[in-house]
Amino acid sequence: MNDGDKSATSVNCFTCQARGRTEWCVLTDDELALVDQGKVCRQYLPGDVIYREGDESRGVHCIESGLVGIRKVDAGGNEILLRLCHPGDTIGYRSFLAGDAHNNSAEALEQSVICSVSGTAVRSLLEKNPTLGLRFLKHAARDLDDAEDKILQSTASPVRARFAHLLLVLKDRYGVAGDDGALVLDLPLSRQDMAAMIGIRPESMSRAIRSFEEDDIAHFSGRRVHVARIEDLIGELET
Amino acid sequence: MNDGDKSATSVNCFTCQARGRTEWCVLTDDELALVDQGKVCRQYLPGDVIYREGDESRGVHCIESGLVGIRKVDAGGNEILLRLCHPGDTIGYRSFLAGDAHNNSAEALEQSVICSVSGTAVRSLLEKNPTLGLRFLKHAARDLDDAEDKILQSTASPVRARFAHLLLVLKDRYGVAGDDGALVLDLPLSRQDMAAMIGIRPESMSRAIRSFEEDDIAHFSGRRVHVARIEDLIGELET
DNA sequence: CGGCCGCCTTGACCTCAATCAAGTACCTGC
DNA sequence: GCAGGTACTTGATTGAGGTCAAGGCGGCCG
Repeated sequence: MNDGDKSATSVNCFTCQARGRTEWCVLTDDELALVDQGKVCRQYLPGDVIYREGDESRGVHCIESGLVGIRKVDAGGNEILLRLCHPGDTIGYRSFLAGDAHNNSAEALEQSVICSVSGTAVRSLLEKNPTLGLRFLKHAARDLDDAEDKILQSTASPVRARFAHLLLVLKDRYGVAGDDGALVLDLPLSRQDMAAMIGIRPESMSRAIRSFEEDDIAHFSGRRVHVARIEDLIGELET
Repeated sequence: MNDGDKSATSVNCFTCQARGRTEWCVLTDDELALVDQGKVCRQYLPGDVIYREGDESRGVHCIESGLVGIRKVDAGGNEILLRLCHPGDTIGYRSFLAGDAHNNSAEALEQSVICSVSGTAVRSLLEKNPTLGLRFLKHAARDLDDAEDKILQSTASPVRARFAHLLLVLKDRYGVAGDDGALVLDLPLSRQDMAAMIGIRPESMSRAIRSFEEDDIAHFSGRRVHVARIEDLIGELET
């Protein structure tokens, strides 16, 4: 069953646990069967690359489980982590639609199972079922929105504000609400990757953490974060 | 004919000069008639606002002529110019699709004629003609691409590099190629707006210009720019 | 066990762009 | 013409964050 360790694993679209959260959920059973046939699933370990900047697009990838980071590097070797993608998200659709090479890289941040759907299957589905295109369109609109927020943030806000914002975003998915407005976060990211998410150096991330500790805004031990008063975090967003 | 100066002007979709460049060109005549009926056209003067951050989305807007800037401000009153939109571009589609309020503002930068297509018309067209959705999807994918480039740039590159990049982007639309690699640009933007495009203060833009002058990379007089060797500009992109 | 290698932290220093404060050029209306 | 406003420039100063260099801590493997 798991003979070839990092090789193809067999996942069924019909029983996929992420199915309800994907764009694909608008498909009929017949159409879903088309996806099921046109896909290859693989398990990736942390650090494994799903696709790399410059690769030709050969379809789209659907995350069944795990966590994926979208990275991008500039000419000067500077790297940032554009966004995190979770089970149910479809990645690589931009280059697929534009019909050109990937302009960013996707890397597994946790052990992940990812299904790659062939370009021909996607193309014929888009023709068959217009609703699918609309779902992708909405998704793209949301991504665009996030991206534009990030542009504004990265030019206008100081590090503390960006870091506070990052923690508040991560809260929605990784936060466990304690009583009386307290909050516990189990981060899925290394310090380095958090730094890359807000476009700063690891050293600056260290200092940001210390400065939050000193001001008693949040307390960090490993990847666990305790926030006594969320309002304090929100207060940091200004400026 | 032009009695109400800034009021409705009558523009016909079938004879619209920007038609060939729009997403709408995939429509049949019948469908285009639907757009034609469901739209209101207006002339805007420089500085006029087409829609404002926070406004409810009531459809999409198609630029027939002129130049439009998409602006966004953050909590601290900081403002940036996200992108420029030209004749044929459709704006405001993000909030329309997401079904929520505008999260950025659109402002005419030159005298412009803009047609506003009602939400109901767009919705029924998207249902009727799936290709239209795909066209918008591609457009969104391209915008997303640009936005992600900008994120990387704004965190990783110094001002000179960002400014050089801006000039190179503007070249494609506003540049007149001279002989032997020389280049003349007639910018459509004030210094302030150029500063806002790369997320810096006007003072810094002034200094960036001066520094390019001193290094003999480009010469500025008013909104006209002379670049003797484009390679020099490209050389500035590194780091 | 000891050595190596990432990841993280810390300190000292420096640089680039924001900020503050004037001053100039140009346009419009009185 | 002059007054006022806006866009732009310039200089002096400051500070946030990058860079460089060093050291701590934990995991893994020989």
